[in-house]
This record gives sequence, C-alpha cells and structure tokens, in this order.
Amino acid sequence: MASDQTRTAILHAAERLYAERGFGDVTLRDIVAAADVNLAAVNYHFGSKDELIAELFVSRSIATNRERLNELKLAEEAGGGRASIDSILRALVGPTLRGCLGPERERSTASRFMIRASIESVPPIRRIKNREIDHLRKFAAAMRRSLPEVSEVDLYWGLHFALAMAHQTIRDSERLAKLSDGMCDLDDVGTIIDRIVAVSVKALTGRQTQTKPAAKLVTRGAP
Amino acid sequence: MASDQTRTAILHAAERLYAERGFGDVTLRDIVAAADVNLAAVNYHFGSKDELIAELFVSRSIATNRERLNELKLAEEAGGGRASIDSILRALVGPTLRGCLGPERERSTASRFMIRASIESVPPIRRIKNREIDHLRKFAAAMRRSLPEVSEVDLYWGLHFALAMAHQTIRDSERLAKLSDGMCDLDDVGTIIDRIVAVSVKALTGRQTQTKPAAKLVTRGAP
DNA sequence: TTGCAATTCAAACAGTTGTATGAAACTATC
DNA sequence: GATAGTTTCATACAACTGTTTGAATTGCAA
Repeated sequence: MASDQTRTAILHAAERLYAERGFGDVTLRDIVAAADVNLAAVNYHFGSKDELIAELFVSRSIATNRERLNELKLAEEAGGGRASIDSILRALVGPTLRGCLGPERERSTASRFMIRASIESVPPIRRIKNREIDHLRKFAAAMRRSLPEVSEVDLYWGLHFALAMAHQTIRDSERLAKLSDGMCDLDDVGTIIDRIVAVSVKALTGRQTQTKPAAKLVTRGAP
Repeated sequence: MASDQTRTAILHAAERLYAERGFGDVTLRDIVAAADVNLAAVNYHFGSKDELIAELFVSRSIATNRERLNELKLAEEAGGGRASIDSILRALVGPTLRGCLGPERERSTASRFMIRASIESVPPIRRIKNREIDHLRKFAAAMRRSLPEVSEVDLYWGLHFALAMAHQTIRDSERLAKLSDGMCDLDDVGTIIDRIVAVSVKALTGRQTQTKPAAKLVTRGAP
C-alpha cells in the first residue's frame, strides 16, 4: 500500500478537472498531467477511468446520504419516533442543497463536482444513482409514519417533487438567476431549503406548515 | 435541392438511434449505416455531427414551444387578457409532459429522443436550452398579469418549481415507478399534469411568508 | 545486503472518432 | 446531348481515446 500519494493526487486532480470542465472534456491524460503522475497510474490504482469517476461520486454521495440519515434520525428522536413532515423533508433536501449551492466563490471543488454530476449524466454515475432507491425508501417510510392519513401514492409524489425541486435548483440555478434577473438569490441556501420544504409540505398536506423549526442544527461551514 | 431523401433518412435514423441508445453510444457511422447513406452525407447536409443533433432538438422543441404559446394564447383569450394561473401553468408543463410521457409502447421516436435529451446533456443541446429563457419570460409575464399580488421573486420560484417537477418527472419516471412499486401511474399523463399544476398553484397562491407571521393572502412585495 | 513485492514509468497498442478530399454519379437546363 | 451544379461515394486523414505491457525503480523485511 505504501503511501497513496499517487492515488489521492489523482483523485484530487480528477475532481477538480471534472468540476471545472465537465466529464466530456477531460481525458485521462489531462488528469495525470494535473496530478503529475504517470498515465498508467490511473489504471493501476483504479482499474479504469469509469471506476475512478465512480469512486469520486460514491465517496461524495455516501457523505451526503450519511448527513441525510443523521438529520432524519435526529428529527425522529426529537419527535419521539414520529418526525414532523417538515423535518423529514428538510433532512432529505437540506444536505444536498447545502452541499451544492451557496456563494459561487465559496463552493468547494467537491460541490462543483457534484453539480457537474447532476448536469452531465455519465454511465458510471448513473449506475450509482440507480442504487439510491433503498436510501430513499427510508424517507418514504418516515413520511408514512409522519403522515399516516396521506395516501401512499401522494406520499411518493410528494417525495418525488421535493427531490425534483432540489435537484433542478442545483442543476439550473443559472437559468433561474438569469430569468429572474438576479432577483432570486441562489446564495441564500437556507431560504431556498425553506421554500422547497414549504412547497413540498403544502403539496402533501394541503395546508401550510405552522412550525418553522427555529434554529437549525447544521449549517454549512462549521462554527 | 433534389429530393432530400438522404437528409431525412439521416434525421430519422439519428433520432431513432439516439432515442434508443443515447448520445454517448451512437457514432456517425452507426447513423449512416442505419440510414443506408454514405458517411460523408452527414457533413455534406448538416455540416457537422453537432449541427445534426441541434437540428433534431430544435425542430422538436420549437414544436413544443409553439404548442405552449398556443395554449397560453387560448388561455389568455378565454380570460379576457388575464389567464388563470392554473391555465398558464398547464400551458407551460402540459405540452412537454404529453410529448414525453404516456404508455411506454405508445411513445414515438421523437418523444424518446426528447427524454434522452433531458437525461443526457450534450453540448449542442445545452446551447439551445440556454436560449429558451426568452420563451419562459412570456410565461413569467403572463403569470405576473394573472397574480399581480404575488411578488416577482415568488413568481419566478413558482415557475422554476413547476418546470422542475415536470422535468424531473420526465427524466426520472423510472425511479419513481420503482420507488413506489408501480403505485404511481406514469402512463396517466393527464393526472400527472393535474398534480404538478395543483402543487405549483398552491406554491404560488398559498401564503408566501416563511419568516413573517400572520399575513393574510397578501402581497409580499410592495403593492 | 539480498530478495520480493509494490509501484512507477515510457512506450506502444488497438481502436474509434468526426471530418476532409477528390473523383464519380446523378439531375436538370439549355 | 453537352454543361453546370448538386449530390453521392470510397477512402484517407489526423488526432485522440482508454488500456496494456514489460522493464525500471522504489520501499521494506529478513
């Protein structure tokens, strides 16, 4: 195993280049040049280009999923096993949005990479996303406990719509900014999350949420 | 001009192959083989591969946009210059959804192509989509007329969310079907449109204040 | 040191890609 | 039927792709 200097150098360089230029325009030769390692190192350490991309995406998305589940757990504990629909949806879309949006210049390479992964759809990433269903089922289950009076079909549609709004906001933030002539503030992630959660709750319950959780547990950029 | 047999044969074959296998896996050689024309014909008739893709996408999306604007016009005429928000949103998302969803086996090549174009994001198509903003502005304007009491920011977010739900439903219908174990009927386009419109209307006309308490159905910006 | 495995390296490999070329075949006009 | 313009064709091009190879180098244990 020695030092995985080479390995991590490749990972870092690849993440940065993919974030900057997208998957279509970056070749292995670009990556190894940026990482200052030999061309064969990629296949030696990762097996193939696709496995490199997969590793980048997997490691980031399990981090997000962990955050999601952690928030969900906290919400369910706080509600005595039955979290509020508000907090469930917040746990669902919050981590992703906080991880990808926010002031342009503050965005990490990782977040820019994840935005790319949302926009361009490349086979290895698509394969991983398809396995995300089991993860979503946990949220569907929590929602069912939270809103037993809502039909399952409506629940799934609500979940789907919440993800849709979050996802599209990440993917197409630029268009919204242009369309609104800058009026829609895409740097204010907290408010965006509030909006998406509010709309989703309305969609699910037919009425507005009374409770807006006072203080947030997690914020981007630790204290 | 002779007969544009060759031209249209290329267009048809390309649309079909892209619809079936996606943009990443189809080469010019695949296309000309399917169209039974010479390799050089693509560059002769279209200039380049990207221009071929662009032409396919443009012709389909101006058709959709025309439908949208037509529905919008009808709605505004019916409302005496001020269409209901319901009908505006329906004009926005209806044509796209009807064009892309519905029973699998009934889907035309064109609709499958447009689904691909939603999922995979390839440069020539992205460029065209970026020019779609002017088209959306017409809907934003209609919405403003329809809901003068709603702030512009909220209007843009509502428009954005409506598109988000429509778009994601097209893109990820398979995941929703799997997640809901088939309970969400993605063949019933009419109901899907109803759902999306209903949620969007609720998002737009419900109370908009998340931070301020107790304002009745009131304007959130200056009157 | 010796031996052995892990790692790095330059170079080549084996395809594939979109595009360009120049001659041939066609079409319509005079 | 000759001519000019359009369209087709086989072929070559030039570049780029991810991957493999086998030899060098390194690091570490005995």
